[in-house]
Amino acid sequence: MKYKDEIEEVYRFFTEVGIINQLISTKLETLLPDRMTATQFGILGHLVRRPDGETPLQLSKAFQIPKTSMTHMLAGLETKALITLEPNPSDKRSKIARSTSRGEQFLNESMQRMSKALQPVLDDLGHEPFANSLTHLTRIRETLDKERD
Amino acid sequence: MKYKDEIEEVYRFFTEVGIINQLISTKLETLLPDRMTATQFGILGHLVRRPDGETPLQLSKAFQIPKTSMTHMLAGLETKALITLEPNPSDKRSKIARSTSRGEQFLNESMQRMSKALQPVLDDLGHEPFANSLTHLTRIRETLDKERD
DNA sequence: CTCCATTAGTACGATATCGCACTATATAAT
DNA sequence: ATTATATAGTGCGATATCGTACTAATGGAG
Repeated sequence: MKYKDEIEEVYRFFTEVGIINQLISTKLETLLPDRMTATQFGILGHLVRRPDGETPLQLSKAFQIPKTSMTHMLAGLETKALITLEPNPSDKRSKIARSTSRGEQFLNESMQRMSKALQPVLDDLGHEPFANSLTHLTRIRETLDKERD
Repeated sequence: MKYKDEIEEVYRFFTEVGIINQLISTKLETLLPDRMTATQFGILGHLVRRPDGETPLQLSKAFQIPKTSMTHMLAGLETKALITLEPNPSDKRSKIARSTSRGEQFLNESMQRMSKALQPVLDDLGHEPFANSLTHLTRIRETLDKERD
């Protein structure tokens, strides 16, 4: 395969990723109350799966979001009482974000609605395209992450 | 495979897509002048490949972006003289957005820089993960798009 | 032709995003 | 211990995003 074609291919890959991201965020956000963001929802899910919580900086690294944006998002989640923000005992500069039980419940309910909304897509495609691409996506994400300055 | 696991899998798929999108947008945006957005860049690329141009509405559908956001983005691209916005001869309500030669040149230069920046990733992974997932991504995108209300 | 429902684009306002600069704490160097 | 450097989080200001409501133009029904 020609070098130029490879670049084209990678470019199309990123375009598809961008559009899928757009489609799914929009769909998700119509199912979420207020003006809750898909990213906020992702953060909540991340925290629910980690009962010990994480620091804002860890979260901003995990989601590749500027820490100044993370401050804002976490504040929003705290206002909705979906997470708590406590001082980090092992570092006075830092904090620990944890999901509340209300947060977990909210996540589960939303996931439920999202699954329902995606059912037609799953019926149509089956899970194979997701499973098959997931391996590659993970590899790509890891490499992009590692290679980042 | 259990139903619940399938949901988990789809959820992880979307999470990976979100993070890759974030990583690549951020990387691209550091290579772009001013505060030009990755999406703006995508739109420019779209227009460069379509010499007849497209209407704002076509663009907002193609990228799944609200048309009100599209107005804003196109205005920005026009200010930078990377595109033109002309009245649509076949519909007085409408407009046609076209890339300028300056726009095309700018795109090519930026693509060049982006390719260079991504070279380590390609060296590391090869193009296979991109090629292999691209087919699936396209199918998924098409289905999501079709199933959208 | 007239009426009316639909469509393309935008103005506006609310909120989100994020770069820069700053404070407080932590860590390393001497 | 003292000083210098790095790190965690935030305030602020500039800009981006997008929902609502609007105007102008279109196209279909009678």
